[in-house]
Amino acid sequence: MKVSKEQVAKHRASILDAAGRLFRQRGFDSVTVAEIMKEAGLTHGAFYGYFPSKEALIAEAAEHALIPPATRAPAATYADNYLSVQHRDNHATGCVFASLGTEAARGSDDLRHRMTESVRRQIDRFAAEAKGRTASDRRQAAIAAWSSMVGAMMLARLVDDEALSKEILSATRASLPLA
Amino acid sequence: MKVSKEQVAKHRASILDAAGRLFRQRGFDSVTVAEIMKEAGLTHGAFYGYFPSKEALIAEAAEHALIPPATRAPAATYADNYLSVQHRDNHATGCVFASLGTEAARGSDDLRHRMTESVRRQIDRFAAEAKGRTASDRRQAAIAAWSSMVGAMMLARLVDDEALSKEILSATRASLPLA
DNA sequence: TGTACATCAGTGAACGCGCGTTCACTGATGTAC
DNA sequence: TGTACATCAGTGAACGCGCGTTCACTGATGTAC
Repeated sequence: MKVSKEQVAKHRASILDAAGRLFRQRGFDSVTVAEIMKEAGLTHGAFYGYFPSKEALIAEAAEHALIPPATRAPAATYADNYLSVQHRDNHATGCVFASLGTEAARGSDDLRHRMTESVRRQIDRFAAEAKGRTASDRRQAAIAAWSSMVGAMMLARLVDDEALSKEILSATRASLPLA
Repeated sequence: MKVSKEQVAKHRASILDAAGRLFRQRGFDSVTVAEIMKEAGLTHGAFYGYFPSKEALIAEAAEHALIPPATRAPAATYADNYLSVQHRDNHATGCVFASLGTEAARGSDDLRHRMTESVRRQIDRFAAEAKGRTASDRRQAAIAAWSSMVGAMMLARLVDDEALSKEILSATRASLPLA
């Protein structure tokens, strides 16, 4: 049954949303195409009308999930939110690097390229508000800040001890070289 | 064909070594039991004489790969080696957190528990040589240091731009709160 | 020390299942007149 | 504006494949005498 052009656009967005959520919750490999389509309210057969392969969806869904929120909060506020228990417990809508980073490093060139651009944007953004006398010092601080945030969130989620997990988040927050 | 007790011990070690290498190179999901056994010089049928399931192997292989090297280098030297291009390019024998961290966070309780203990050991080790006046300051610095190292290695491997990758490693190294 | 036999590690074919992907078909959309 | 028809998004059965796992069998090990 054919469907209107607006519906097609909505369906595409639903697929990307569902994929973004499911991938971040359970990883690229253990989420199936059928599951994503069901979550998007369609059947699996329709998938190949939207994307040429699961691999292509992975790259697009990651990009979709990477798009920075419109709210341009100060870096310090961003860091508070990032290193929060809420973010830690909310994989589905959280940072793609913290939920899929090690898998993405083995992903397609396309996926890696899109994530690289996001790393660049994040570094540039932090550099504007990082500690340091010279621009190069601030850039260095921005890179260090982003590395620790991503690493800390990954470790906080991995660890099976709530106290240690919280300690990782707060110690990292306190050490961040952000103004 | 039966095999001597020493051979059994050697085979078990070979399986764990092969699994540790392959998992770090390609991830838990995309490495098959048959592939690991072949790499260990056996056929896949023998696997279940050694481990009850692939999941159990994952936990044991990770633990095996986590065992700290006998050389107790100073933290600063450890950091130099960790944040090197050699480590970045050598997934097979490198840090388990940097290669499998995000997948491990979704792994079995057993796996997560063993990795948690490793995080604790790493923090304790760094705390002895971290910057800070009080013990609590040093512990905070140790946590921040370990988070940035893991995060930086993950990002350095993910990024598809050699210059940016090296910059992530060196900027993180320079910012480490280690004495 | 030598021999007979029970044990059991390893082999490789086979099983069952779930996955990504394909395809013939359906029926609503939207265009041509 | 109304009608006939071509288009094409979506359905669901089916395909082929590779995976984790099982199992009957093999033959070297190592023990009992």
